[in-house]
Amino acid sequence: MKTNGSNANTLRNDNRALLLHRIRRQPVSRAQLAKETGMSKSAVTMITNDLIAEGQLREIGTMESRKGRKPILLDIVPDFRYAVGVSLHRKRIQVLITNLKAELVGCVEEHTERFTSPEVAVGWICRTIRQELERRRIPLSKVVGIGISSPGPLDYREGVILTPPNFTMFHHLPIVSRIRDEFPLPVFLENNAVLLAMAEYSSGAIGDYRNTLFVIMSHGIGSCLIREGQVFRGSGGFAGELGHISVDPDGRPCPCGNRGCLEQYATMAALKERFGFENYADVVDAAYRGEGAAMEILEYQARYLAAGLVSAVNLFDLDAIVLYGEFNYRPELLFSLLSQRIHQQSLITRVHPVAVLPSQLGPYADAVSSTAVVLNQHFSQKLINTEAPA
Amino acid sequence: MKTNGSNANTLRNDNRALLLHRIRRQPVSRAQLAKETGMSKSAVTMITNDLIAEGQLREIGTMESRKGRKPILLDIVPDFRYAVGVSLHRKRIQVLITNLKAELVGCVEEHTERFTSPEVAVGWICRTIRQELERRRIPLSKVVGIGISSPGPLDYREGVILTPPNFTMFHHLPIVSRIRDEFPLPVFLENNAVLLAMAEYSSGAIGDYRNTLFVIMSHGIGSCLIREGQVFRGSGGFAGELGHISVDPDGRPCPCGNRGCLEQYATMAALKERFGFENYADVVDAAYRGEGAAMEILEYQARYLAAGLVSAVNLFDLDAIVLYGEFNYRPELLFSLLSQRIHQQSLITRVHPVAVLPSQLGPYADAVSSTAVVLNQHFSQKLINTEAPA
DNA sequence: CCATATTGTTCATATCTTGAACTATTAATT
DNA sequence: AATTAATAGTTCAAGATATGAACAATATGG
Repeated sequence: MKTNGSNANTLRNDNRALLLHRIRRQPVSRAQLAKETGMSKSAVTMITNDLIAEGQLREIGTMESRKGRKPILLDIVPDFRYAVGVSLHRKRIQVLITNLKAELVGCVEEHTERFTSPEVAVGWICRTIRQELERRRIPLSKVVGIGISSPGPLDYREGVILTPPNFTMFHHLPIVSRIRDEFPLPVFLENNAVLLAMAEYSSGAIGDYRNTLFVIMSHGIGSCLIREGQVFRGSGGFAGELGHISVDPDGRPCPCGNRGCLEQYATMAALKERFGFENYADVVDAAYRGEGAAMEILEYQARYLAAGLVSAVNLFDLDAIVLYGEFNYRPELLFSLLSQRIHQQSLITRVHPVAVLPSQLGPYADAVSSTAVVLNQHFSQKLINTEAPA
Repeated sequence: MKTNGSNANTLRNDNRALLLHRIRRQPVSRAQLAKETGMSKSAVTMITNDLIAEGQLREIGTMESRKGRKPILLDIVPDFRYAVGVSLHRKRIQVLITNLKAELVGCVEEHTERFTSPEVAVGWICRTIRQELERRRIPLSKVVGIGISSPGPLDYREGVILTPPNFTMFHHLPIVSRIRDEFPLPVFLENNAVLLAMAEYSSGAIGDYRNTLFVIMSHGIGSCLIREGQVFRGSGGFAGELGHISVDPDGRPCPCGNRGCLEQYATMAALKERFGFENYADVVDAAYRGEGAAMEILEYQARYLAAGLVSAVNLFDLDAIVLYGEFNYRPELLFSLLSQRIHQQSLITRVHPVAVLPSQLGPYADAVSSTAVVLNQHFSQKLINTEAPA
């Protein structure tokens, strides 16, 4: 809940942020901004002209119109500021720079195994950030923040990586404070599910759905709810543990303490162990050709996945589910099986549909998404840079 | 997401609403308000004095202080405005009036079966509202709105009751528009789970928890998530269908299309059918005396309930669960069984605790809560009454 | 009685948005 | 080619609001 009073300053900043936010989504004219926000034309003119003078915004030409003066489109200046991303994976660590449009400006990668301790890794990360910025002549004052993407669980408030499986080297590492010691910038730690969901929201399959569960399938099964453009975190940032929804109360025990958790059935590893195939793509191809054995595998997978997703649908009242991960090879068949089952097994589908969609994120999304929080923060920030233009 | 620009008016209204909201929670001095909201003392003085002049606020005496001038406590004027509530139940319909402090001013009740059609019922409701207001000399201009509480599912946006089981007479009744035709007031339709959760939040067990699931057990099992004081509705207002979380994929089929839904096991009716007891209180008493058969019933109940709740914990990352309904007779035993199971079976409890608590709502809560939305709306409304005092 | 601390008020000032009038630009019409 | 009408964008005085500093009002305690 909002607990702070407003005044002329916050008023101005709110309106600035509102306009920037809208322009960021898509270039738009001043008149249109006035219409959409309900602000007066004069206010829009004043604020946008300030932003242009500061170098944050620019005019990018006119649009067709049926009559009257042509509207002048306004757009973000992509290189007004930059964001740094650090992407921690079990196999590799990436350091990257993007501009304000989340376009990749530079990226350096190293194998995780090459680091003998977290200190060495953090040292390399900081050194690399500095080098890459210098190489591109980007002063620190032009960097809006550093985003760190890591497997969960983690404490995003304190900026500490907790105990992600197969990631022991980084357990309990207070990575945010370590990096903040080196850089006087906002530093954010987020788990990769949240970041990928944000990226999907900005540019992918989530679109205008209001209440979408973004599901990530890899070693485990994680998810992140995006509700009206906002991440739902839960009380400690651990919401969305879809992999530990029990789909069989008498099923095999899970390290989490429960029995029959979804992760024990529907991950790639679980499927391979149970059905003994090598290559998932071959299975899918066979299923498309109508081979019964392959079809059985997909149906098994769909049955368990649907069981978990129906719980999520019933609790979150979703209008869309986006799946990201290893199962996106010719996904239509699996997705239609899933969609059918979810439709049959949940009450809500009698009132409104629940779309089941594959992710539209590209192969580099997991790296680039590490800057998503930084950019979101920048564009919704109360106090956007009011220094003179560089 | 906020899409409207702000100006001097909205600024003022936001600040007014912020102060009223805070004062509503607990009487407080101007100085304290300034501290908590970050507003200047002058602004607080101006706004509160306006509110006092309008008759919304009053000074209710001073507080002790260690040194210096004693702070003057400000409080809502309870009878500045009133709210009307309509509480629809399967057995009875209640029409009631509360003041701004949600204190009952008057209540009239009728058996549902006495109404031969929805038209007759709506007619009686409207007539009764008018009568009760007249009797107490409350003009319509002093009524801030009408809240209608109904079993779900319903379309809260359109104000239509959909298809609640055992409630066929009211199916598809556009009750909000019917009542709005008679009264030029804001009319809200909400399901009773949401309203009870709001009531629990304002005055009960939820307190300072940030992410609490309020669970209602009666014919079915419903729930409502309260997140940072806000109701989580989902995309169509159907979030929280805890009763249709499957706790046994091969269990008995449920009318919802799924199998093994929690409702099939953990409601009072299901328990009675399975174990053949008459009086739940007797069972609980026996369990406290250590009788094995009774204990078995409680453990059965706890096992299934916990299975459903663990799913909710894993998806919502709850920090508390509040149970309301038929099982609140000597609840400590059941609750400790539940708490144990939830602790064992969910990952999140390794990071932070999840409290399991009985509701603190009194017996009249379900009636009075029907005005909760109206009052919440009134106190967070953008345009709070600026007419001259009556 | 005086020093000190805290609450609450007053008023000139600064900042912001607004709304009306105005300029700029374009397509359609005559 | 001139005119009309519509739309986009700008300017500026007016109006509303919160602020901050000075001040008034209480209260405690030595």
